[in-house]
Amino acid sequence: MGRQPCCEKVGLKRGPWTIEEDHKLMHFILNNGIHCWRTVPKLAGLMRCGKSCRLRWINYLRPDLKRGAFTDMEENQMIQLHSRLGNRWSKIAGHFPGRTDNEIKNHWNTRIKKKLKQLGIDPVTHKPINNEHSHGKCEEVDEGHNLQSNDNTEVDDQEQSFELKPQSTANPVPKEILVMTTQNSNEDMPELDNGRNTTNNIFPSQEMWWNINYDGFDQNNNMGSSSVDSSVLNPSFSLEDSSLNTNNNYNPNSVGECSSHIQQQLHQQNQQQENYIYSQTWIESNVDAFLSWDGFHHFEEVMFPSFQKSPTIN
DNA sequence: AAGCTTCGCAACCGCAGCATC
DNA sequence: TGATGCTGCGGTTGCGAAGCT
Repeated sequence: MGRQPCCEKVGLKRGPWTIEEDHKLMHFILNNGIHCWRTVPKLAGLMRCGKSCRLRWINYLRPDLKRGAFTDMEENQMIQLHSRLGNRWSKIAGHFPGRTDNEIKNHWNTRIKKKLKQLGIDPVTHKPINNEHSHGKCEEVDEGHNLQSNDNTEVDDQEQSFELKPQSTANPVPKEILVMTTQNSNEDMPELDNGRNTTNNIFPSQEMWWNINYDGFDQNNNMGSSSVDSSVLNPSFSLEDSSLNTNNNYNPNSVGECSSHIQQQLHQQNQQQENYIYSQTWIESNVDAFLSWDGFHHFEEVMFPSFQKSPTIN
């Protein structure tokens, strides 16, 4: 007798999530928290398995997700971490607040691998590729050395001697970048202070936004690398109607704003065009800095249905 | 413009680890 | 102490977008 499947697969929906499903899941989690993923879809009214809900939340809906391209600094740090940790993506992701293991894994496989190969570095062993044996055989090298350096389970906290040495020495990677610590990660959002004001400005109504307070975040909004998993995966939400914040100040303890109440605010359509223009401008200039819950994709569709798909603004 | 190929990413799958009974 | 259930992880797949011919 084998293991039972994680869920009753018959009749369950698969494939890409719809906006409605996202809203249902988000609304449910924000109101109820996460106790048991298996029960989440039933209680939330979703025809998905719990595993799928979990994945969707972690990789896409979590309010503290950081979106946007990886910076050079992040890439270098990723290479450094990979040389120490191997393909343990969740551990690597723990050093990048707001990034998911899936995102990092994808980025590694699609970008960094190629980048390293172009530099003549084996992305698995992090050592220079021996040209005699590797000409045009990078893939074979990959598979042949699969996880060769990754099976050391004791390397987590060890600083192995690793230095990125591109064959082309024109632009060697400064060592200070390679040994960058996770504390620097928040430097990727240097505009936070500025963003506070503009963040508030683009929101048609203060009361539509809820602040989400997580345990595990300190006042500077830093997530310790060791606390990422527990705080994110077992969030303790403190739902707080932000209208109670009588001023418009950004709450530094809130990790993100979500749009669970968006639909209740649709009557404010008289502000749509103005806000749309403002938000478009703001998003374009601040998207990397914003606590980028990707609901902005849907944000436009829900908030400004009559202006979807990049209206021409003269 | 149409067809083909490549790329990037979201989502799925199966397994391992851990907790509970 | 083994069976069972749930969660998390890493590998893989599928599909849409972008690029190329």
